[in-house]
Amino acid sequence: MRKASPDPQIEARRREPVPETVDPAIEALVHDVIGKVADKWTMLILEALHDHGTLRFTQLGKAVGRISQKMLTQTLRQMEKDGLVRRTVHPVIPPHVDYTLTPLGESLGAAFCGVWIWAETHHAEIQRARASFAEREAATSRLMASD
Amino acid sequence: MRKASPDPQIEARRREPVPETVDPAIEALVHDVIGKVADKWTMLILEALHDHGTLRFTQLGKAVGRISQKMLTQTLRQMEKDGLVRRTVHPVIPPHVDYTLTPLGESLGAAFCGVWIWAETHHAEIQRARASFAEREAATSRLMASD
DNA sequence: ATTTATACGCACCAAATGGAGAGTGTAGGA
DNA sequence: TCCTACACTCTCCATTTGGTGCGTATAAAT
Repeated sequence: MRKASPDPQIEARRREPVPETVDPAIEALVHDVIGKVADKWTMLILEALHDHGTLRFTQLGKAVGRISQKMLTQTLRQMEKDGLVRRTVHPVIPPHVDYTLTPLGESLGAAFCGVWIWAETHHAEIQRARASFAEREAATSRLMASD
Repeated sequence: MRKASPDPQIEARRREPVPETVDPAIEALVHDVIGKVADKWTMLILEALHDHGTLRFTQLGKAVGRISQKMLTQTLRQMEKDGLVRRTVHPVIPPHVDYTLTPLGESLGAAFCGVWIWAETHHAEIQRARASFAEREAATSRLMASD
């Protein structure tokens, strides 16, 4: 059942190089930014602040869901470094700290909006895709077993 | 210089609960999807396939940049499970495997488009923000030292 | 006098992530 | 006859991530 004869179409694509479209320097920068930003906690905090406007530390933690204080602090610091959030300390006792998005963070939140909407729209499809993948996998292993 | 008297505005926000806006069940689902998808390699592979259409394994690796074979395989498998990519095996020797986005993956790529554009537009701002954060940090530590 | 509330910092530990390098199977070319 | 191409898989190892629990300062409430 093995097809070992070379398909001419495939053969044609054999030594075809990777088509380049954009400047590699820009690519590197964008990849770096994506690397920093494409993090679960960053995205979730971004969403929470985008939705609620201004939140305090513990409120933010509850809004995000199951995040540890450590990760919350860590991610917020990184986001502050990147200029995405503004941290306001009110020198009262007990301490009171407010977090809010900067215009830059706000614009990123807006850019991510499409992704939230996608997730809300398509999560059912993903679940179906997973089920059918599991199905195919099971079928394959049945084939292997009867080999 | 410490202001310990309670600010009435802050006091008012003291026991204010986190404002809830959406159904927590939907939230949980979306967070789950985001958790799966908000991964550096997933986003980069998604971008590469969105740009180039169909790519083979090694081409894809080069298009993404510095990714190890292990991560490439692993991430592709996950994306296949989630129904984002279609994997086509041509039974020839040497092996030939094509990867392409499914309609679902294509729609996610479109949703992420806004984020690529954001990254391209704002990476200079991020770098400036980082510099000014470092500046402020240095100023703070100078203050601490002269304390 | 004791507790509570807040926003952390720190130390320790487990688990996940990710990279490097070697191995695999086989047809066709040097 | 040996080498190369391709798309992996596997093992070993280092780094990173993330959680838990404890400590802290201090005013107000009990």
